Amino acid sequence: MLNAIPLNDQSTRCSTCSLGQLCLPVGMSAQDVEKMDTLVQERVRVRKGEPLYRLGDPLDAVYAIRFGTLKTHVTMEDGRAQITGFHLPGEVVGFDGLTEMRHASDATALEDTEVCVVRYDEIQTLSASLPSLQHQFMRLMSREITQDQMMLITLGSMRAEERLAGFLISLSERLSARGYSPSEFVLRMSREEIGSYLGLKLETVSRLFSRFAEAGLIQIRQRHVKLVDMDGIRQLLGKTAC
Amino acid sequence: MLNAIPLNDQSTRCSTCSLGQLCLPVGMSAQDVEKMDTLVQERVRVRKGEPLYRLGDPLDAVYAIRFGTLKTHVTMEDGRAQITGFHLPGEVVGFDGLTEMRHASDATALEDTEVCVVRYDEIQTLSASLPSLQHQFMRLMSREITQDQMMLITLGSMRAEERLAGFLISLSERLSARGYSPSEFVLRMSREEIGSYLGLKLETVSRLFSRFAEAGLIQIRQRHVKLVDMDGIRQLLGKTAC
DNA sequence: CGGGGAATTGATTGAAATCAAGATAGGTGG
DNA sequence: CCACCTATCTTGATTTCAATCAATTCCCCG
Repeated sequence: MLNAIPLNDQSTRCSTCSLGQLCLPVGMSAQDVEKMDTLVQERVRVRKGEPLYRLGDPLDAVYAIRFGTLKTHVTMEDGRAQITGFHLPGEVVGFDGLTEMRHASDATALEDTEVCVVRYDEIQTLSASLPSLQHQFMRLMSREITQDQMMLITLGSMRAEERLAGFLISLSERLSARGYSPSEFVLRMSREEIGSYLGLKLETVSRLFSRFAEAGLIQIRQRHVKLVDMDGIRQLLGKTAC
Repeated sequence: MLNAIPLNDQSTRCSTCSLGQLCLPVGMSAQDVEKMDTLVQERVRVRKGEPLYRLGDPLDAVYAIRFGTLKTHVTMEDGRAQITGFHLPGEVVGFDGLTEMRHASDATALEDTEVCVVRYDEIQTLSASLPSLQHQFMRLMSREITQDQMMLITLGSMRAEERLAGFLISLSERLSARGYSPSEFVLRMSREEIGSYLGLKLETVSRLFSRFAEAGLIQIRQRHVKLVDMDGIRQLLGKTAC
């Protein structure tokens, strides 16, 4: 199921990877990044719809996305599922579950995806001779915590309209940072998945998209989105409940 | 405002602290914990209602709670606030904000509270000679991520009744682990604060408490709670929307 | 003992969920 | 290559749960 790709000398390493400034090495010195080149020994391809890992799987690595999109999600006993994140190239997944050394969520590909396998024992070994890597790793975990907390605000105190506006803006900014158009992109996830992420039902998401389009804020045809009035969308986000 | 307490040889250290099995040292070997005894050089007292740190403050330490209760919270530009966590003795706060080395939230005492100051540079230094500390630190951050994600499920897909039942059960379990009664305790936070944490309005929280009491699940008088029918409360939590 | 924040309770509103058809389009096999 | 089939999405009608608005009541603290 998982398609492993062993790396050789010709393969792209962290020091030459175009995602460097978004990924693990962000903010590290060029020398330090070069020392990291042995860190990733393997890549893995995951086909659309297939899992990268599942809740309960032994955790021996975290994964940096090279291309594609992942969703991380948790399913409750009663079948209700919650999507906890959508992840783009350069983002690192798998930080949960270090407590028990077992993954605390599922990660599933939303399109064909390739990830760099960053083995946890390699990180620990290499950190001894490369202290900045340890700091780096903690920074990434800290960022994950901050992001989750921003999502708590979204789910805990925003109205449906604000949630979706925030989702579009966040996606736009992240795509833009990766060299894609900030105003025109394809959603890799269904209305239901967006709803799960935002704590809404798929009908509500669909209705809101229609409403946004009617208001001239966006154009939308299926999963193809064009953000027409970014300022207007941002205003929605800031709008208090009076 | 912050009351610093320098530590001397007589002071309690990690290796002799009664909270050891809940706090930073959890799961570490006795020898390793002894090596940690130099890690905490200082404690700080925070009076009820006062902040331990504020969003944007330079981050140079994380804090382990010795006694008392803290809330962590974020306030948006428009004034809306979201409480992201309530923290009991043995829990460590301040893991957000390592990205920018500035706190990404506020931490405020709900009652007079004392914390151990764990300086971040000390952690980095000590980790070099004590590799298990590094792993330990990451485990704690990972736990924070997992907890935040469980909270995302709560806010994203549970109904008000389930949220409050989950809150009571979680509090009961955590107090129990600290040697307090699992069935009878005093809430250190207001209805409004509970509501903020659970994404509900204070009136809803109050009504639900009354409803739970009427159903014979709990007894409640102001902030004094007694959990009468734990199984019943647990059933509420599991209950699907049919 | 008095004042005032905190909590309870009631009446009403409102936003999103639910229930229920259809419309669209993307993928597949003939 | 086209047509069908099924997922996905849209839209409408109705319900429901929690928010909001509005009084009291309860205590906790000074």
